[in-house]
Amino acid sequence: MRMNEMTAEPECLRLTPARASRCAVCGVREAAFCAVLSTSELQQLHAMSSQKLFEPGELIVEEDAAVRQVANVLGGTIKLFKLLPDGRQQITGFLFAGDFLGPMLSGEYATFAEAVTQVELCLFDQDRLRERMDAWPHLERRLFEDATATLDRALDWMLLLGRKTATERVASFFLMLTDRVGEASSNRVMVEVPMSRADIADYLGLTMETVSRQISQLKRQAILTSHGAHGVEVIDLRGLRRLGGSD
Amino acid sequence: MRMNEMTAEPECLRLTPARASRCAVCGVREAAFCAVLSTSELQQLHAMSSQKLFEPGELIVEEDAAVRQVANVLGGTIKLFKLLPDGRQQITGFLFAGDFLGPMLSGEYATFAEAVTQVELCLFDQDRLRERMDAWPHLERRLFEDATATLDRALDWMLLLGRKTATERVASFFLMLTDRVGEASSNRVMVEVPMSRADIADYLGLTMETVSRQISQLKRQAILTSHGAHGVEVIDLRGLRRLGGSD
DNA sequence: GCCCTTCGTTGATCCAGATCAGCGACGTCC
DNA sequence: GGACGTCGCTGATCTGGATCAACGAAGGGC
Repeated sequence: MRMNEMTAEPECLRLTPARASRCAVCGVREAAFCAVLSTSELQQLHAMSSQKLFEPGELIVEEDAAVRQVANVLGGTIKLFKLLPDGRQQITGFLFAGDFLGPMLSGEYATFAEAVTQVELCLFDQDRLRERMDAWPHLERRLFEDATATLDRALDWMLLLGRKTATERVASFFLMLTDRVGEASSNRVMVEVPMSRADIADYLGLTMETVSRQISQLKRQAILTSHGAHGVEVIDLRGLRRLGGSD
Repeated sequence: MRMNEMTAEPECLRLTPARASRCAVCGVREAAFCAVLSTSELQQLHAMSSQKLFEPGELIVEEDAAVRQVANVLGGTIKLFKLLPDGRQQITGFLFAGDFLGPMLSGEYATFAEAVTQVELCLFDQDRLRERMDAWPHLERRLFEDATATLDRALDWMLLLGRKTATERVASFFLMLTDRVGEASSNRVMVEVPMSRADIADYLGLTMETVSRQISQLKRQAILTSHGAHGVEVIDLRGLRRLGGSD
């Protein structure tokens, strides 16, 4: 380590969430691709990063806009979606803290990204990150793995969109949320549901009304209970798995 | 992945397509990832490859089997698909000559692959190809690009499965086939349709009957005509694009 | 040639989920 | 505190595509 830990930082005077971006104290350090980097690599990367905050509903990436930047999600929830000319929408995925936003190699990103909650990103210039990929094969390997995992999830979702019933879709949605939390052992899990019913519908290829009815039914079957506006507790995870059809 | 055992025929007696696998005369040489390799790299790669033929309907990859091999498709059509326990099927993609089969970095391949027509593969041991990726960054980059392109197509298909009408889906299917042929200029294109109506249905999230009715309608509207069992001529590409909704 | 199976087409009917509509629970802005 | 807007829930009705069913055409084996 060449850098002096005592280096003065004007930043330390701000209370902004951006403060958390200092890699050493970054909350997503171990979840993000940064996990594969050494301390000195991390310092180089940090030097070329910047942080930015987005408010709920704010557009982060516009379709077909040439993308110059990619990012790690430091916090918040992002929806990725595609549109048809008449406004029909399909959400292709959600990103949470630690996820990577941005296509590494296609110059274009034919998908919109919008902040669902308040979102903080750790941004990198795409070209400069690509240089780092050339220099650090383990970085490229990690991002490759990330893309493969994303593809796997997309293929699973194609099965859901093409062949599952409404009940199975909604159950699969909550299973996806519980998987993120971990705790595979317990039969009860608290999950946060930051997105609206309309967003869930656009993710599942259903309407808001159908989603609402299915959730009501899950509550009637004592599989879910709600805790406030955006909190849900799965109280019968096994039952939920049974309904989700599995795959 | 476990490649299926098959064919006892002594190879020397057939005018085997496998002969074409010698890289210098390989028909997919420029379409496959081999295009980024130098002559000497190609020779090394060829030394570790083997070719294999599959008959229509033969399973190439079984779900959750540990994958040991990856391959280039030398010829024929492959369907990739996922199944639900009760038999419902979703085709996640088709592979044609020049396409790459196999996930580079996930140990598992949670998808089935089946030969639609007779298929010839150029196989590589996964671990040995990974070594080559380490040695040749341009190879890894190429396969990364391939994965990114596959992901893009999967996301587009999610929009189709979640939000498009039956008419739009079938139109999009034929547009996908025409795109592969090229010839963007002409308003008429001949395309081969190697897969069955049932496979088209499982690709589009519809039933065979609905696909059949939609195709009949496209013929009535003078957008398509059929030439034999597996040949279709698009005679109004513009009209087809209009119906496909685009995105 | 003939039987038999598989595949695609078309018609009749059904139903899961969409659409249309109303209402209550919150939040927030004056 | 009142007016308004947004969001989610529920009921009534409608409909696109599924399901059920029949049939013709095209191989393929013998």
